[in-house]
Amino acid sequence: MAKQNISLSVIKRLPKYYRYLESINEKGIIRVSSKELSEITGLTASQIRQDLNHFGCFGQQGYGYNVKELIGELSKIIGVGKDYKLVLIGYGNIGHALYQYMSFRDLGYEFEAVFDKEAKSLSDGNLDVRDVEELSDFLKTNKVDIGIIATPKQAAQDVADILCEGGVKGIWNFSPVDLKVSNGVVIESVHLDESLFTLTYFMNSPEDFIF
Amino acid sequence: MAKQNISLSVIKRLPKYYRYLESINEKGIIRVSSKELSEITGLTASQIRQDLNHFGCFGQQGYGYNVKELIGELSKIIGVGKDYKLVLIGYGNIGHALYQYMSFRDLGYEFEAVFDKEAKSLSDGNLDVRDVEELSDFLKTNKVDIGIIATPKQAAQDVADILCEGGVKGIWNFSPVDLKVSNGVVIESVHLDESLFTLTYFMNSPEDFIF
DNA sequence: TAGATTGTTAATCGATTAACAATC
DNA sequence: TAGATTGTTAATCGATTAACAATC
Repeated sequence: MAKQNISLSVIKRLPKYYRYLESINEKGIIRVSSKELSEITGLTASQIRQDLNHFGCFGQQGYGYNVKELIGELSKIIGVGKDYKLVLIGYGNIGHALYQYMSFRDLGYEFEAVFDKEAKSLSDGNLDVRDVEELSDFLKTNKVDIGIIATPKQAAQDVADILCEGGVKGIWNFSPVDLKVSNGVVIESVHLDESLFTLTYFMNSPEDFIF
Repeated sequence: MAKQNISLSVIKRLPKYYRYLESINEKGIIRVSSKELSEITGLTASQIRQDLNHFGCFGQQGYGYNVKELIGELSKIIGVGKDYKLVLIGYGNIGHALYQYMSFRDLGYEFEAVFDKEAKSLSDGNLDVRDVEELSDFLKTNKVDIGIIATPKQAAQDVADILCEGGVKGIWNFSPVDLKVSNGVVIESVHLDESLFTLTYFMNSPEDFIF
């Protein structure tokens, strides 16, 4: 029951389960079996049961899973619904989009401050963009959980170092580099370039479909 | 030598190889061994050689790989450097960021048109945003390779259907749904919500590191 | 030639799927 | 109770790693 050695493959599927369960719940459906989940997610029923059983026995023989209950368990496992304090570094196109993207705020993610190298020119009436030089000091006096890196790649590792030094627990990285971090800081990267290249690979290799 | 049954795991690593090789090349380095690549990528030398050998024999015993040559081969395999015609649907925060993001244009990706439900209010002097109602007709008279979906989730599947019908070869999806597509259209999704949830999972499970 | 490093086969490891007893 | 569906073990499948002969 105590979770240990849970593979990355399993963990990456948890948010997907969560998402599908939320949409099932919105439809007012009360219970769901692994077989039904299998049909809508495209994963096997066996895998779904295996995955969930890494974390506990959430179902009931002959019945399936209570949707609301399972959402609750997954929320706890993933850590959705907690309050997270964010800082955003890099207020260019992507940084801007992430800052505006309200879905995350509704979930409890809150921006404490925004930093950029060109702070002056980016600030306006609605937002005070700070100079990235101030980041280190800011982290000394403010508890921050997650740093979002949306800088050019040249700056990314330096920013990551400051964030780690400043005690963040996680880094959400949008720059196209693999960051090195210290003392248990968690990295999650969104590599848009790699995603696009994967798409073009398949577009150029029609005979190679695995699906 | 003929590529077949190449697993998704292998394919997902190709853009990473490409990225690292580009940065090696920028440093003026001429040759690289799988052992050296192993050290900078964190993958095993054995895996790197395995992966590359799915596509051909690009190395030389006792020497390693010629950096420029290998970049050339990977470009061909991935399909980087070709011209791709894009349409963007959804000109909100994320759509806006993607449209502005110049890196892709430099690589040969070119926006043919941008669509949104609120086309009128989004157009300005620099960009003519079209009403999404016109998408279907546009695709009839313009060859488009890739459709980028950056709409709210409620609209995503409908847009995907129109894109498939209109003959695009690939869809780059940023909405938080898994799209169903027909006749060999390739889907690549960037699920920001899942990425963020994966991050928070690990932040809440410090004892569970696999790395 | 000697040293280095590939390409490739074999061994290991891990993840997925199948099967079924337990039980609601 | 009978039917359904879980939790869990065992079997299969696939991916990664190790090893080494081939060869530059």
